[in-house]
Amino acid sequence: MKTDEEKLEEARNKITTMMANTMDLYGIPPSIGRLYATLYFSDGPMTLDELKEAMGMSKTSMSTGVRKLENDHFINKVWEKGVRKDLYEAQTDFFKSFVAFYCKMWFREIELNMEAIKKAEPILKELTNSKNLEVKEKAQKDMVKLSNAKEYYEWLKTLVISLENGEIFDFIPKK
Amino acid sequence: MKTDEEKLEEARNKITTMMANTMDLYGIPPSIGRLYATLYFSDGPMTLDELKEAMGMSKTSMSTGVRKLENDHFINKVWEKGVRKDLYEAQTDFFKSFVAFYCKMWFREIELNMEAIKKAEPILKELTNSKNLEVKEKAQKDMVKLSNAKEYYEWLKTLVISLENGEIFDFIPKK
DNA sequence: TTGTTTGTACAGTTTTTATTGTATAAATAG
DNA sequence: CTATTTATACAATAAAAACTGTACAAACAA
Repeated sequence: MKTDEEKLEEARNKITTMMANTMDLYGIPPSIGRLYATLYFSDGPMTLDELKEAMGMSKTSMSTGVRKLENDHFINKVWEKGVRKDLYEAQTDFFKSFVAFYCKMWFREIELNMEAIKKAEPILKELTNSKNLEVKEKAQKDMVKLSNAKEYYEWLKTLVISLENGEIFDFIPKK
Repeated sequence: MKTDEEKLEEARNKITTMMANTMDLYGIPPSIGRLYATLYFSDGPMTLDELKEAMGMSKTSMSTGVRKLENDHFINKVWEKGVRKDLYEAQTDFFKSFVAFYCKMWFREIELNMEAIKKAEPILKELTNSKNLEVKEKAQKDMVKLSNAKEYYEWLKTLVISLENGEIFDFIPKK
């Protein structure tokens, strides 16, 4: 017969394991996914030393882990009066994590793409007048591809904006 | 003075490098990102042997690479009359890639989550009657957290559906 | 049928990423 | 000011992932 403590642990373990798996989809290694789950179930913010204790891992790993999680907006650093150590708490509002994570990622993608296109397009444009007919044709085709890419990234930018200003929730309400 | 062929190569390289970087955000290693770019700029579908030649990598790597890219909906396997080898072409419609990629990923995430919650919730519910007051209180708090998670995943499911049926493009038009 | 071609499984290797322990700088306490 | 505490930089190690060559099974050709 299991104690109630053990049952609670069992229930939390099911969620923790799932979180470690799903965060893997976001480029977070499983161990750091479990670190997130630890914060998710914690009653309050935790210090690096408490996390180290809870996870049975080195403090260095906790330090790099929380930095990654904070960077991806899955956790926040918080401040508490009289507490000298850094404190971290899970972002339990998944809507906020979603918005912050994808806005950042997609914005970066858009930026990199537009930058590369801005460099490549003038070269291709020039080549559409090439004496070399094979190059000329390829350049023309490439221009079309880049034009399509730009259209997509314009759309993605609009999506990012609607996430940032919350208008997406007019279209797909939170219930 | 550069030849026009070299200029074309230069322009394509800028895009290729960018693609290798951005596909990294999607869990695709840079070399496989360049593999995608090779198909993206190719005039037509390519075989594993042609890719091997173009990339200067082993055929085995090409085989595993295209499998990953196909699985993530960045490329398609195509069939051509009289050609015995497998042929692959890039999905140049980024809208389609976006929809297919995120529908699959988010669907999987929703599924895993709902499954874990379905297992954990009954245990927690039982514990809300625990004699152990500390456990009882924790179980109650956890129930609230899971309830919020469910709300988010319901929303995400609606988003996936609106991507699948294209209704998202009523809200955010392609232009 | 037999002989080729084609894609991939598998084992071994290289490369990259994750993890740790130690050392140290910055911040705080006394 | 000096002591201590705290987080992290850094180098070393462990683990995971990417990549290759070989071997082989399935598909096709003759």
